[in-house]
Amino acid sequence: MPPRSTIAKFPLELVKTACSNCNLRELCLPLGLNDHELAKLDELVSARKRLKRGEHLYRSGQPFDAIYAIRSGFFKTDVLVEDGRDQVTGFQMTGELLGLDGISSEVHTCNAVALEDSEICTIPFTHLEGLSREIHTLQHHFHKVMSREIVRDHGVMMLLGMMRAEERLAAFLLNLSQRFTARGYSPAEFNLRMTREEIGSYLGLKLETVSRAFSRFHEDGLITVQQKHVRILDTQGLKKLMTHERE
Amino acid sequence: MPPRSTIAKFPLELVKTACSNCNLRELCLPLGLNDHELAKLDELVSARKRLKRGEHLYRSGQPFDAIYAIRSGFFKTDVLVEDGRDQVTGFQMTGELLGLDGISSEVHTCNAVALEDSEICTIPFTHLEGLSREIHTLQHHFHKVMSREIVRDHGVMMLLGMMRAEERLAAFLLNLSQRFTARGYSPAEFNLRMTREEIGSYLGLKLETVSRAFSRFHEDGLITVQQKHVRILDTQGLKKLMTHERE
DNA sequence: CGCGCTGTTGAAACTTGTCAAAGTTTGTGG
DNA sequence: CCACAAACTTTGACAAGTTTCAACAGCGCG
Repeated sequence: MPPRSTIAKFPLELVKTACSNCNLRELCLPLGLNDHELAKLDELVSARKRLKRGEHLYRSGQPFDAIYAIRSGFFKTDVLVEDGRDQVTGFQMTGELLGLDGISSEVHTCNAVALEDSEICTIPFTHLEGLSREIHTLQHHFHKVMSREIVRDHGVMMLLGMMRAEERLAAFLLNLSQRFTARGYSPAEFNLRMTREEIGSYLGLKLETVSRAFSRFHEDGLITVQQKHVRILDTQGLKKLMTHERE
Repeated sequence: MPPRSTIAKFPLELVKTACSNCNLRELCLPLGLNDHELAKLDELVSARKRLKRGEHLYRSGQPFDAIYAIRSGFFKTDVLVEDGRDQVTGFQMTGELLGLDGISSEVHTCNAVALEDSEICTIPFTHLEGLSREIHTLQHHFHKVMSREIVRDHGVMMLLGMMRAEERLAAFLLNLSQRFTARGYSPAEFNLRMTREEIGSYLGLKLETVSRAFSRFHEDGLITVQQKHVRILDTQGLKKLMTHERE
C-alpha cells in the first residue's frame, strides 16, 4: 500500500471516495459546486460502505448522525407499526439521499434496506451543516433536496388519496421509467428490484391487486411483464390511465 | 402616524411584527435562539399579512420567494390536478410554516388557503438562508422543521396506505387534539375549521364516508359531534381503533 | 326569510381485499 | 449439477369496505 499522500498519483484514485470524480455529481449533493468547493465536500464525505441485498443501512430507532448518498444500488425505506402492519415509504436509487427523516428527532424514523448489492457514501450531518454555512451553493442545494423530498411525498399522498389501483401502478411505472431515464438507462425497459408485496405496500394495495393490475396492463398491450422484467410498450396509454382519462 | 423609527417607544410595538415578543417563539422558527439572535431574526421577518377566510396565501405555480409562519388562524394546502380531482395535502395551524414545498423548484407546488381569518409572517427565503449561515441554531432548527415535515408526510402516507376509513378518521382527530393541546387549547373539545369534504380529501375518502364514520363514532360513544363541533369522550377508544386493535 | 352550501342517511354498484390453490423462480445443500 | 424447499407470483371465487347516486335536513349568509 502506498502512503496515503501519494494515492492521488495512482489509478487507485478512481476508486477512492470522492465527489469530485463521482459521475453522480449532477444528480447528487455536489450539484452546482465549483472545484474548490467540491474538494471541501470530498473531505467530509467519509468512507463508502457496501451493503449486500437485504442488509439494513439503518433501522428505525437508531440514533441519527449522518445522511447517506446512494453511490450505486437500490433501496427501500419502510416503517413498521406495532400491530404488524408495515408501509414502504419510498424506493431510492443511485444519486438519491437517505436519512433526511432522522434530522428532526435525531433518531431514524424508518428502516432503509438495500434491495440489491449497493454502495453508499456517508455524510456526517454536523459536518454538512458546517460546510453549508461556508458554501452558499451547497446550503441552497441541500434545502432544495429536502424540499424536493416534501414535494415527492405530496405526490405519493395524491397517488394514495385519489387514484385507484391501476392508476397507482401506472403512475409508479412512469415514475420509475423517468428516474431510470435520468440515470441514462432505457426509459422503456427495466428490472424491478422489489417484490409485488413491496410495490403493494408502497401503493397502498395488496400484492394480489398489484399482480392483477400487471396482468391487466399486459392484456391491454400497455406493457410486457415477466416476473421482475418490465417493458413499457405504450407510455401514452399509461399516462392516460394515470390521469383518469376515459375515452 | 409617528415616523417609523419611533414606533418602538409606543405601546404599538406590541402589534409590530417581532418574533421576540411573539408568544409562538417556542413553536415556531425562533425556537432555541438567544436574545441577540432573536433580534436579527426580527429584522428579517417582514410585515405581517392578514387573510380572510377563503383567501389564498399563495397558489400553485406562483414564484416562490418566501416561507410563511402562521401567527394565528388555520390553513389548508391542496393540489389540483387537470382532471378536476384535488387532494388536500395538509392542515396547518398557529406556529407552523407554510411554503416549504416551493424551495425545490422556486415555484409553489400547491395552494395555501385560509380556512378562517388568519395572520401570517412573511420570511423572505434568501434572507433566511443568509441568517442561517450566521446563526448555527437557526440553521439547525430550520433543518429540523423541514425534516419534521417529511416525517409528518410519512405519517400521512401510512394513514392513506394501510388504514381503513374509521382508523383514518380516528388518527386525524387524535392528531388535531394533540396539536391543539400543544397550543394550550382543550385536548378534548374543538371546532373543525374544514368541511367533511376537505377532511375526506385529506384522508383519501369521500365526504359521505367521513360523515358516516363521524356518526359511527358518535353511536359508539367515542365522541360527540354537532356539525363542526367535536368533543372527544374516549381517547383510548380512538387510539385502539386507530391501531387496528380488535377486542 | 329563503337559497345555497354543508351534512346525514339509505340502497345499490363497484373496487379491492381475503382466502385458497397452483405455478414459477431462486437459492441451497447434498 | 440436481433436487428440494422457500419465496414469490398468478388466478379464481367470494366477502368486505367504500363509493356512487339520491333524497332530505339543517345551518348560515345575504
